[in-house]
Amino acid sequence: MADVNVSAKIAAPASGLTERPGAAPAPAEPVWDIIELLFFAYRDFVGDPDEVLSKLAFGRAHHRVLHFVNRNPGMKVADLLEILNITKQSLGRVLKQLVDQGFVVQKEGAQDRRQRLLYVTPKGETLALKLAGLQTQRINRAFAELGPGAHEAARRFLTAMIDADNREGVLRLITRAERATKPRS
Amino acid sequence: MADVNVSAKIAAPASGLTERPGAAPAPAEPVWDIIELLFFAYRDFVGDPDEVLSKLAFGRAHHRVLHFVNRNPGMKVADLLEILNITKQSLGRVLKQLVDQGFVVQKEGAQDRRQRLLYVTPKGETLALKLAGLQTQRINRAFAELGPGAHEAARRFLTAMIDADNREGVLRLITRAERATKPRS
DNA sequence: CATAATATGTCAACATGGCTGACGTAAATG
DNA sequence: CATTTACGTCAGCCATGTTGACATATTATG
Repeated sequence: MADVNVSAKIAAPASGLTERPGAAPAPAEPVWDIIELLFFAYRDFVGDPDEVLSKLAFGRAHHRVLHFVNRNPGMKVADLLEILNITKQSLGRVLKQLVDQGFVVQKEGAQDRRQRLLYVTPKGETLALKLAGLQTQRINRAFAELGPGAHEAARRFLTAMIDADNREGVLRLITRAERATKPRS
Repeated sequence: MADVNVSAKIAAPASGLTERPGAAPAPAEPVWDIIELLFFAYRDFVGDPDEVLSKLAFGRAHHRVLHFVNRNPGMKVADLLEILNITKQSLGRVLKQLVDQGFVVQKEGAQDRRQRLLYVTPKGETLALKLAGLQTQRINRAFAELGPGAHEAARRFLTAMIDADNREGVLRLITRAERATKPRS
């Protein structure tokens, strides 16, 4: 189970079950361990923030919005919609709550005054960092257990799991946000 | 950003922001890349099955139930509730649909006839394997990109991300399922 | 300049999948 | 026999996603 050589099979579609020659071309054996570990790891990963958020009557939707606005100050509503891949109506609800409660502000675009550029307030940044801090604790605990190279290995694995189409865009987003958020330190 | 030595900071709670001595004890710098990569990787990872499921008027809830029943034939309803960590009312809805449409069957327990042990039908197994096959394609594509050792590295990382309390239970679950599902090949 | 396109907001209605609370029934257990 | 357990069900609420239609301000264009 551990060292199956699968690299030759990955082009095959998965549908059949047995290995009758002439039928469906041998699906790769499901990688059950990774499938299930991803489920449980992600569950716990988002579970930490959930507890904090529930005390504020916020949910994961608020977390996602707050996170990306914090990471990309001055982003357009349209950009956020594209990242989150939800409708503006869905975004509107949670965004309105975040604005009403003073976690996020919208400023008219300088060049294009139709735009409502999004920024976190100090209050919003504090919350965003608190939530990121919880997740960071978990991640760093894992890295500490695993020894050096774990961060790089995790980054490479997760990156390779992203749709090849989006991958560049996601990496650009992360890099751009790195630039936009870091200078405040 | 790449090689910050964080292992000395992980015990510190994250709340403050600056490094005033005497105040909150220096939160670890958020590991933004992993936080965001996990978000996007998981999104794509569950996105593949979602497309197939939507054609059957099923959602992720059905997927999770079908997955774990397929992996743990004969499991009790109570076990499934514990794994999914939802209420029996929530489970009831999706389970009923899966049963009504012939993907899952319930059999009276042999020793304890109160139990309704869960099994996938051949139809259910086919669907479960189709969905797992999609996710396996993505995983194996990633592993192929990353070279040897990627599977082991991913497993170790994901395992370390799970709550220490549950970790043993999860690993036992995966191992037990491995035993229960494999012998049919 | 008039018109079209764009960025955003909003109203209404609906679906999914969580939740709580209450209650029922059959079977096991003390 | 009384209680507990395993499970099912009814009723209703909430969060967060959806579609469709429409309004408003601003920019872009023929």
